[in-house]
Amino acid sequence: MHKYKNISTPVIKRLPRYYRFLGELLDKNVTRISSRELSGKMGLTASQIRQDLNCFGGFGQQGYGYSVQSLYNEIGHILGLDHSYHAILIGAGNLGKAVAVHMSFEKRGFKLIGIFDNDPAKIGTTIRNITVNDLDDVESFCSSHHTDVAIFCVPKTAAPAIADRLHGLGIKNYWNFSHYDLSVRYDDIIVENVHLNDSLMILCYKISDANDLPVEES
Amino acid sequence: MHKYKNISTPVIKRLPRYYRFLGELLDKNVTRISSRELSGKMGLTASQIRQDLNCFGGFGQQGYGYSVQSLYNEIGHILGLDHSYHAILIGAGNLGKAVAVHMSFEKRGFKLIGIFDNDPAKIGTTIRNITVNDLDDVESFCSSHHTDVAIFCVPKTAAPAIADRLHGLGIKNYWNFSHYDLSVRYDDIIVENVHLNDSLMILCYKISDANDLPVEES
DNA sequence: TAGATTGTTAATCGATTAACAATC
DNA sequence: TAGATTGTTAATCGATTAACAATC
Repeated sequence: MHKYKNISTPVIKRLPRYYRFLGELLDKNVTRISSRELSGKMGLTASQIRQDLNCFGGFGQQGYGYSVQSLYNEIGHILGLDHSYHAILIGAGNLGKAVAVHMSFEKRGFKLIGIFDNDPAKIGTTIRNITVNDLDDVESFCSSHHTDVAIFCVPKTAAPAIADRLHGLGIKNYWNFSHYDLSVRYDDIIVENVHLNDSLMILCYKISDANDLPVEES
Repeated sequence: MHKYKNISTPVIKRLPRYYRFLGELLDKNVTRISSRELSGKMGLTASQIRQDLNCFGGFGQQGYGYSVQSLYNEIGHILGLDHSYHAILIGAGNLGKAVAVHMSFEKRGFKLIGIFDNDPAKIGTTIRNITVNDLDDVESFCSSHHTDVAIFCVPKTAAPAIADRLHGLGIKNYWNFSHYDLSVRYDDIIVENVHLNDSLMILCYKISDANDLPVEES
């Protein structure tokens, strides 16, 4: 059991942003901050910030505010960033490669230990000092390397079959970049989705809505 | 003014997913579906689906259900996918390149018309049949090409200065992949964020929380 | 002590779920 | 007509905001 009070989903979703802002304050050598100051910077109400931060224990000090450093540490701890989950990347296409190269896994609680693809042109190449392996070797790899997470960067059509294989290997945690809804197929897994198509459609909606420009009719 | 009733933020966020599922049904030549069937597939309650879909007018037919095709068309229309907003990509690093290559912009209401970077090694190369231009030419480019959106794929440190330039050019819509919070800097812009770091931290939290494994203490 | 700011309760607001009358 | 399923209202649930007492 966590030592924290119930942290609701909206609060969890805000935690990385708090973490980011607190990190920036630390970079500027700010040692303390009040909920009101932080609310100005982050665009939340001071009340909400106090509610949020109070979920995980009285870290503030009345009449003083919050210690930036201890709040930063605490949120990092709640997020589990001090873990080191072993991750494999499935799919070394443009997106998979970008993710592998771009992310600071170590700072976020992960370690990338393997990359797999079924394209002969990619197998054998090196990304981030990791050799791209044949996807057909994923079974033997996982039998000898403890694997917590799969970073799932495969085309939608290939997704179900590959997902079945990974699921069969006992991999229960997914960072899902595919357009396929893994959580619909399995109900015993943890999935964090990055659906870029969905995000782009939301942007399209926001622009269209702000412009008040229905395309047909009016 | 839209012809739709007030569509709340949670509903909007669900629209791309509805669109995706309806598209799949169309692929399977399913012509009609009831809220109950759809609820099974999508993992929402039938009640919520009826509430959601009713926001944009009575598209269902009592005793029958919903026409998959007209619902699909309607949601695409609400999302504004029948627009063609002109987008430029700022930053042709791994992530920017992956986004440029990977996305079907045309299907999502956008057209990619230019790519910019300040790295001499990248300028002059070609991505998706578009030549990467010097970022210093973005001002002249935008003066001769109407530009609606910037896809913002620059490192955090470079973000504020480049954002100021784009904002100065009158670009008010951003698909933001940088770790920088654009909406904090400007209050007259529309931003859709893809914060991969935040997403990875959320995954870390979900895994840690499910495993109930605080790292220190207990 | 006086001032500031949190922690926490109460009030408000909004979203989801349940229920059922309308109707195809 | 009878059966099915929506549209819509009411009830519930949860999250945000406001207020203020506790306390540093």
